[in-house]
Amino acid sequence: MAGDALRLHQQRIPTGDRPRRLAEPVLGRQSGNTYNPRLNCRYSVINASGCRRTPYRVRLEAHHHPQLGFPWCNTRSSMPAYHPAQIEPKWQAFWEQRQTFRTPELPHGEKLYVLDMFPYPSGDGLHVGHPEGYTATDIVCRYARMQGKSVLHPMGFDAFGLPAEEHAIRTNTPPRVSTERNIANFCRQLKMLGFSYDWQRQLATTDVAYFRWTQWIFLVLFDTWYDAQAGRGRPIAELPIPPEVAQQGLAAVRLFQDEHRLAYQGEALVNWCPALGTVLANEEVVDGKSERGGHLVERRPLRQWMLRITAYADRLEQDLEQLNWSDSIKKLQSDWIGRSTGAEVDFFIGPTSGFPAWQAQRQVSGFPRRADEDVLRVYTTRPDTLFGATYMVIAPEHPFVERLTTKQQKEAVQQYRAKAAAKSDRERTDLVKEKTGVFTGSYAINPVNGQPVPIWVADYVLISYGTGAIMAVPAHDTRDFEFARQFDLKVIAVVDPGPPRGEGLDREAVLAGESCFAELGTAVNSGPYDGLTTAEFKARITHDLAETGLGREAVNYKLRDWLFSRQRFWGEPFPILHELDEQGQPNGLLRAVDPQDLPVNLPHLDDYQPHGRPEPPLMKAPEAWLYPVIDGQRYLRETNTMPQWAGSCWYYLRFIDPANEACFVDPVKERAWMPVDLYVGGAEHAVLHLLYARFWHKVLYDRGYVSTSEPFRRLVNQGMILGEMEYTGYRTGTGNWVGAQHVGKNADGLLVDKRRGDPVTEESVSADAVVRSSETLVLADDPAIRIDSRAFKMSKSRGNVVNPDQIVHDYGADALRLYEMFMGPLEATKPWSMDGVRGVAKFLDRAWRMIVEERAESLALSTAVRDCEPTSEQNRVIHTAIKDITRDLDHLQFNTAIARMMEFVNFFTKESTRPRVAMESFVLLLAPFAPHIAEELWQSLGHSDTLAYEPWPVFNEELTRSQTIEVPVQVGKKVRAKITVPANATSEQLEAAARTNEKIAAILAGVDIEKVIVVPGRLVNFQVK
RNA sequence: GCGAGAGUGGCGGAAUUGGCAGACGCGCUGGACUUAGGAUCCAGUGCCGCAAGGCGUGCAGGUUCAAAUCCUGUCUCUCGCACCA
Repeated sequence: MAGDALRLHQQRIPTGDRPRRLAEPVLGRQSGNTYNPRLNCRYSVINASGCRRTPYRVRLEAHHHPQLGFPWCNTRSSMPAYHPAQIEPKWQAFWEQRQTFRTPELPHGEKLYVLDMFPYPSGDGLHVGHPEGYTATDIVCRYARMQGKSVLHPMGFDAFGLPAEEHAIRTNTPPRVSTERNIANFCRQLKMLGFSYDWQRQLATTDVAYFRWTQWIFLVLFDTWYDAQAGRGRPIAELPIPPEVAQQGLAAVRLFQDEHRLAYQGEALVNWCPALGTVLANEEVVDGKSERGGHLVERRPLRQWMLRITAYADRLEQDLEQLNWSDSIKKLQSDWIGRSTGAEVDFFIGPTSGFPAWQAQRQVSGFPRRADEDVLRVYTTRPDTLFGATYMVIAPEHPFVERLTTKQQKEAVQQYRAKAAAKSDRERTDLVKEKTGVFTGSYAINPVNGQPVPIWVADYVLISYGTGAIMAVPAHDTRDFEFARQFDLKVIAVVDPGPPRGEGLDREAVLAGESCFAELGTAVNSGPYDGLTTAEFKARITHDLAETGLGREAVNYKLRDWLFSRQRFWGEPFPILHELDEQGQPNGLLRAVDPQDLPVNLPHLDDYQPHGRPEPPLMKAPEAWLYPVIDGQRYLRETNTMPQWAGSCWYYLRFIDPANEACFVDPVKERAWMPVDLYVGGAEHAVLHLLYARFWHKVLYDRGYVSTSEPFRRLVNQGMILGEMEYTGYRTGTGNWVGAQHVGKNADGLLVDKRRGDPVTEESVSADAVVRSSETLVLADDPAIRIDSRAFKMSKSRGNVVNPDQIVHDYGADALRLYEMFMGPLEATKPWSMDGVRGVAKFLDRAWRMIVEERAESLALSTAVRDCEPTSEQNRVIHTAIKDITRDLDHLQFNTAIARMMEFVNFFTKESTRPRVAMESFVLLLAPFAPHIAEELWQSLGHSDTLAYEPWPVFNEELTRSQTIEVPVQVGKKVRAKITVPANATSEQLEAAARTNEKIAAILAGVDIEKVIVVPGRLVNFQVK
């Protein structure tokens, strides 16, 4: 079969037919010339003589050089070692036909579920970053299959999303059309890379049969409330209804239930993006601009669907512990959840004369669940600094602002509020250094000492965190300190830092209120609490506050409830109906679509153009869709759609049972395959997707639909692949080049020549122009100029994007896979290098020629490959290769595994006899990495079936050891000699051998030996006086 | 500012976790193959030095017979977060 393929490319040309040039190309060393004629199948090779030394002749056939732009040909070439373009499609077809990677419904024996983060099928096709993680998981899966495990390795597409929507708006065609086209392209590219997915399980979040179950899970969320006491989600029917609510009738009960569901509607200050015509989640807004497109975002109150993820905050944080994720990702999640403990404290804001009565009243009634009208409630993590609270600040959006503002201050406060509202988040955070605010004119009373404290409005306090109000302790909080400095407010120190421990801490200044100290210390100026340490004080005062009804222990999270609705037309519709009153207006009561009536399909729209109002585009849907009639009753459909995250929250479950029409996943299969054993993807999903998916999973777990509390047991983040290294120098306006050593940034952040102050610009330098001097890279024609080399993110605008199609065309999929794994550690950020690709392509050539007879007319085994016993040295190479590669695979260290294979090939190409068993072991070791060439070689070694399920080679520890080893001998710190000893030499033997070594003996003669350290198998060290 | 990670040849990166620093690959130098080289093969390649030898894992100390690895301090870079009370 392969022979046929090869023969196509072989034609005899008459002996003596001299090669000719068709053109006179001036081919110097073209840097950046990536063209590889060996894989261009438009020329052919013949076997001219059969003599190894005689070069092969190429039949001349002009082909257009894609970069040099003129016809050019090789006049002589070695025979192309192998043709990836022939082999790879052949084996891809083989696997597909035979369904080699079809996964059983249920695992036999040990199971392994390996998941890739499924891609968004963009119109640009696959990026080289995708195959990085996908190759890694593919290697793990192929390796696991050879170890006899049942492997679930699926692929799908996260296909709802804005680009398809934008395309629809541009072209006024349904987004499904472009989405399906993009999916087809992605599939083609993924298959071209030879990944061993079970394609039978392919899914897209946009499939009606898929989002039907996304909607179904939404209904589960809708049907669940969080029982804080039990610490789990329960059916809404089990929600206790307070009697006073029950008395008010059914509608009141339903509203009460709606308030407690995990999916609820709430008036939220949302991020409305006029340019995109939609509301965005906090996570999708970066610096006050939309993450996608960078459009300005404004804050508006709107009624939106929310998911009560905050109810699960504690569990989401605590369960991180049991996961095999990198510490940095865990920490990212943990910070995002942002749990903090402290206390809530009420400051009395009624008339001063009423304070004692209020205090006494509180003593009796205790701390109310909801803050009264006459108090300002604050949250603090440092209740121990309560005595130092010299003023209070409320957020500009705080509901009490108006009440607390006195007549005199009214105008100033109103102006300030208006200004704060107009400010984008970006502006608010940009000027972090400069605090702004305005006095309300009112005072509150500090509950611990009865002192009046002024209440200010300032935008450094956020309405969305804690209670939207703070007690300010300028002596012990840097932000409060800055604010107090700005407005000349009182500073009272209540924490003594103690004797100076490090530099930069002036205890006297702290105690005098001239410096801020935000760490732990000992209490002062705190009445009865003086002398307590911060920790003791915290515990004591929290207890005392609770006793006197003035405060209570409290926990707060940075995490907010998840804004779950979008005003888009390319997303999952909500399976929710609004009840209508007599006038045909929604009456505020909701009805869930009956699960049997799912899916709620997307309606056909005639017109995709946005109207710029924060009203969902699905309001333009046909009447029949918008106003369904059920049981004789007319309803309004919910016209918001779910965010793109929805579909990716549970796709790993659907892969287990993708065709099930009766339920979202069969419980038996779910128990058999879950959890995901290895999940690989980019770090950009460290918080959002991974947090959302865990949240949904926990709800499903609470409701008994899944068997594990966490979905992803092990998570690995692949590093980013940067573009090819670029060289830059600096040039002045007059065109002169300046050495990097003279360039710096001036006060305005501009690049200037530091000597003269002239502005300079960074310019790219062609790699040709760069040469190496002994110390630095320099510009070839001017050794005085240093060049910086740097790699950048791939981007269209920079023009450094590498296209996987091109690499596969030039070097083959195996080379691409191998290169991406060889670049460096999976998790590291690393730059692309075309030369590196050529390097691994060369390795594949060599591996091929190690086994296959390259000179033969048809494919045949190399004559060096024989059925014979390996020599002991060969055995050592074979068995250490197996040992090392196996270990590296277990640790996902693919780069070193490939290095070991290269060593194997380097060794065996020099051997004139290559035992067949060695070659077979090698091919099996290579198979997970470069499966196409491995299958082809396996076939040429005489096997008819795929190697995908061949047992993984085993090594014999005995055979990995060589008989003699070389051991360094040190005198002092220096290695002075190396001795060759039997591998099992004892300490005594080693020392003796070292002493008798000529060189060592000479050095040791006449010196006092203080101590001799011998590490058997490692070294001998003589310590001398 | 806070947090995390990383600094090793000309470059990407190795180093069994304290035991010969620089595996493997790229690049470069020289050679072979009766012209040519972007094929292939061979040799060399951390730096200085003709050599003997010396110096070398950002920098400065420390522990140890022995440090890229452990400790202290410090500098630089990358990535997150960024008024979260």
